[in-house]
Amino acid sequence: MIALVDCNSFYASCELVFRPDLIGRPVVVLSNNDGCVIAANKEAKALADIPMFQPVFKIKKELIANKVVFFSSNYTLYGEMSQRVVNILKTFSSKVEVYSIDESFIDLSTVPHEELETFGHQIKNTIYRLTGLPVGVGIAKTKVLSKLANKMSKKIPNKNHVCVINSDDDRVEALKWSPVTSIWGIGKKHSERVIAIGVATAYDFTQLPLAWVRKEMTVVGECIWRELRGESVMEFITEPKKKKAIGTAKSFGKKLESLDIIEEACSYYVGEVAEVLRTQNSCASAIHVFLVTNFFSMRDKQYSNSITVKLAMPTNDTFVLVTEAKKALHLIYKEGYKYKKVGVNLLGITPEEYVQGNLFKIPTESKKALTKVVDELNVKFGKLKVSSALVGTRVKEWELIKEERSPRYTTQWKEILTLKDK
DNA sequence: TCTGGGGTCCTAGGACCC
DNA sequence: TCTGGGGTCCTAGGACCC
Repeated sequence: MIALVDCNSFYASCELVFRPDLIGRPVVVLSNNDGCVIAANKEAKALADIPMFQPVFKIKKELIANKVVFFSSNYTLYGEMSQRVVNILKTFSSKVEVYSIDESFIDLSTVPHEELETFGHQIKNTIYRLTGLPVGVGIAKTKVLSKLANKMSKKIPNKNHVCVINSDDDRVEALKWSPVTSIWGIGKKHSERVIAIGVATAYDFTQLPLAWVRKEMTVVGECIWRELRGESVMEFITEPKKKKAIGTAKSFGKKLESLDIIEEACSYYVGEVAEVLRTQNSCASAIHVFLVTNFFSMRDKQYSNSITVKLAMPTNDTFVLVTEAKKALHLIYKEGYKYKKVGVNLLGITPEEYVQGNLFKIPTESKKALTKVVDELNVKFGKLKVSSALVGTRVKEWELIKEERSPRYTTQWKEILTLKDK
């Protein structure tokens, strides 16, 4: 059996752990640049119409009228709280698959069937006691079914946030309860197609001929079909796989026209992704750079372009990567547009130890020591405190807007929570 | 005025190899 | 008229996830 443990309204819940004074009030967390709503607690969800991913400006009046509390996103805090949850899960099972920042699968094959429900409650209660975060637990034979059980644990009130799909009767009942649109892995496009041929519930979906599913929805659809029928086919991944691409792309705080400022933002992002690359001991053999104007704007002229450049030799050296990214950016930049976003992607990622030289270049150790020191300084003193001068110093002109970011309570001594006597 | 960011997997088709 | 058979690698595009 497999459990899916998922934190409720994760980002909003993290904020509330440190602001108990806000409990009971509607709380939302905003995306980068405070652009969209990306998380809302149940009080905020209960207010009519706060759909996720709504641009804030469209619903600002409504939010203010309802005295909703806003937070800018604070990924440092969420990442660290997530780690705490994972550490607790590891005390319940030796096999834990971290699926996302707020969800993990855990293997429960050693727990007797009749104890699963109690075990689920223990997990839920322990996480709440040690972190203050509420979670839901779904337990079933396969990953797709445990996702479904998790959904039921939250939607069906008497489940009290723990739901076990134990017998085959349970399974059929669950399938008939679930609309096909909410099955994990079946998105908007595929839902529309199966609804068109008369499928309404997950149960209906499992009654489709496998050949049709395979043909119309590829092997991905076939896996879902099998898992819903109780056949476990998805791998349990306990070791995080090395990333095959590492990228970042963020909208600027304001629109930018001049190449040199965009260049600085681009270089800064390269610095970020290069650091991730080094932490997984890999090198990139190509770099992809793209540049776009604000495509929502009806007035501005639109332009976007991208370019992929192959490197002479795979590398994880920030200095080389920044230089190459800048050259690439120069090739796609055109004057006279108001740019909204620049992005970089590192591709062709290979393990550091396999990097080969070529006729003209051999891999060199010379800068490794420097890079190592720079990385260590940044761990100690904060993100990108030390970086290539190519990155520049005009960060303020392009950086993200985060007006309501909470303190980094758990990772910065200066921002630690303080308790006062009244 | 203001509209997120970071990923994965699959398939088809083209270019190329022997 | 008839035009091989077995591959790999890469890219673009589609669909999906949180």
